[in-house]
Amino acid sequence: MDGESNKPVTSYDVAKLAGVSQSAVSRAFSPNASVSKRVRDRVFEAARQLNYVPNQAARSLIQGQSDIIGVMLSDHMVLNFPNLILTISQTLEERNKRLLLFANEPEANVEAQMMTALSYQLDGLICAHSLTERVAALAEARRLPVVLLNRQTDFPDNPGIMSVRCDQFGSGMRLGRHLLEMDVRRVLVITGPKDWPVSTERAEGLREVLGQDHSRSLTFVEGDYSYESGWAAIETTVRHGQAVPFDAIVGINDPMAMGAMDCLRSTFSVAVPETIKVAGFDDAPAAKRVTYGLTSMRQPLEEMITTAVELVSGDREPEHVLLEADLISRGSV
Amino acid sequence: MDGESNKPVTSYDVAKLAGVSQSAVSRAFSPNASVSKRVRDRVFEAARQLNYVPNQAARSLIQGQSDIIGVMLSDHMVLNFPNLILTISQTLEERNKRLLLFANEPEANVEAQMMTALSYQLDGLICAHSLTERVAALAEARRLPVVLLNRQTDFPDNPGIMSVRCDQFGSGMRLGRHLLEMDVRRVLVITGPKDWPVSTERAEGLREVLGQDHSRSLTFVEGDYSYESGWAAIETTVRHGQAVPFDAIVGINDPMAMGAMDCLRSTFSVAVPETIKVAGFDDAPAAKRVTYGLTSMRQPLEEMITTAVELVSGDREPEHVLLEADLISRGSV
DNA sequence: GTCTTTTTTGCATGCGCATGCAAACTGCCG
DNA sequence: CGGCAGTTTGCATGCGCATGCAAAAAAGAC
Repeated sequence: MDGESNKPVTSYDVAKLAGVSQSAVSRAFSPNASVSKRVRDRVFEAARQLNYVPNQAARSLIQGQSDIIGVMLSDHMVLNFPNLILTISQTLEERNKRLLLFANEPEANVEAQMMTALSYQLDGLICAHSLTERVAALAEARRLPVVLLNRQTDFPDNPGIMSVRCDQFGSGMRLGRHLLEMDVRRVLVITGPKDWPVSTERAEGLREVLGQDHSRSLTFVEGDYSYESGWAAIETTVRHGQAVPFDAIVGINDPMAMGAMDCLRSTFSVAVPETIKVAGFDDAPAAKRVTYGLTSMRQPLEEMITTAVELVSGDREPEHVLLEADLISRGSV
Repeated sequence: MDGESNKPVTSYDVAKLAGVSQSAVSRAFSPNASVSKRVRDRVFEAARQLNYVPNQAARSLIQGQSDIIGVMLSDHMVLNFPNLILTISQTLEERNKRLLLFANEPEANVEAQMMTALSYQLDGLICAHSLTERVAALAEARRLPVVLLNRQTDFPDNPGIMSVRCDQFGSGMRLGRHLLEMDVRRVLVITGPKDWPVSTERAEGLREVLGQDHSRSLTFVEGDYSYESGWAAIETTVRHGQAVPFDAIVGINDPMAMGAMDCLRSTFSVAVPETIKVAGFDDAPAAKRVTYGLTSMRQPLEEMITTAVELVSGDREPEHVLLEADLISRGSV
């Protein structure tokens, strides 16, 4: 169908076929370059015939940018926020950016991954981990815009390091107040491991509101963000055959809340929300199912991502953005 | 702390500081190059001082490869296979490859995305869409290894286009036989939209086994892969206040099966599995929860991914791999 | 010690494209 | 038809690094 040699097709090949110079080819493929329509058409036609695609490596080399945004997520986030990657991908796509994903075991080799990422001439980095000093220095030296997701930066003086966060503490307080209105007295909070600040801040917010009054009890038990660990939290905390000593359970994320809810209902035959109220965080897709109807604090994920992408693209003044969570009230409280 | 000028650090800068030639720097960073340990150490030390990171764009330009594997998924896959991306990411990481993700609205602009992907000098492409003729030609011309995931290729003569599939038809048959053993008589299958071959093939497998015998009835109703659509399938198919005219429900994926199960239990007060058996496909994480205990046909995802990565990396002879699904038998049947 | 073999090093070059600059061209007014 | 502003084009160059080649150095062989 077309001349399939074994050498890759370059702009020179296209130029020759179109009867123009290589520069013309380059300009035809550059959005804002000065080319006449006639030349552009001939170039495109020749390119089509030759199956020519511009070499992004050469482009990156010259321009020092790649149209690639690096995204570093923990596996926990990938698993528990199914929409996250999709939203990021779509938002970047709209801005004509590519998505280079790093989603491996976190914290351990974050620095190595960052170095790798940097070598690709990224236009920006969206990162759900905290930055080491070295990485921060690297990013600054290269003027690489970095947006932290739900992570506070340790480098407040570096304008290239921005952040988009949802106010987790406030979110915890908000949910706490909501529970107060329901006059709950004995609350169990199923937290996550301490290494994820989001979890800790939510718990602190709850404590701030629910832990002041000595007429109320507030208990914490640690889970691992999984449904199973929510279930297990109830099983290990409550003695079989006895009354459940709580009137409200909060999962620091929704899967744990659901696990707890299912365990209460099926193992302890407790009525939710009549006897015990249950709430969670993150408004997981399953939270709205009628079997759960889980009241949950929702982070404005889309807005967070949009903001992060705008920040990382330089379409918005560098800043630290703090957004508020929404209380999604369903039947479970 | 170190010399932060505003020009990017190149191998020449490192060479000067280390008192060697630029080639030496290049070789120090190339795994199999010939450098003495002494030089290598001095280069690394200088690189560390200068925060030097090799420019992958230049490297790609010269070598014609990038250590990047493109991955094209539909949003449906991203949402319904939470482990998929994680597994791909980890498997590629182990092989020191990067992951460039394309996860947008499918079929429409797949070709445009492919063209974009190609411009990045990808070392390979793992793709869950079908290929257009043009893209296949492009891939062949560039000797780009392509592995299709659960897609049959239309280009059997092109050795660069490989595939890893799970036998969906066989999977449907297997589940059908399992249901036969339970002597089910009236089966409802909740399918997905016809544009995803996986769904159709599963349904055909079920029909092959369950549709032969006129003493049995087999009904199909279309969902959209969501839990809600599984629920809705039951609500629209079964008249309220009447007996449910089925003794087995199959969701062509697990969320729909779960939606159906929940609807049966809570809306129609049907006992599952005592009165009606329910089964699904894909062994979603939630399938193992005690509240579901959903029997499901599991695709060997990890093996599929490993195979795909091996194929795309050229560590394995090009071929079309067909794997079998496993029956994960839980209480729901 | 000399001579050969092996390893290490530097030099020079080019990967494919974007871009500054000057030349060529276009259109427009007088 | 000359002249000038605006536009389009080609030429030449360099982005940062890998790599072939030859020179230099190191390691053996005797």
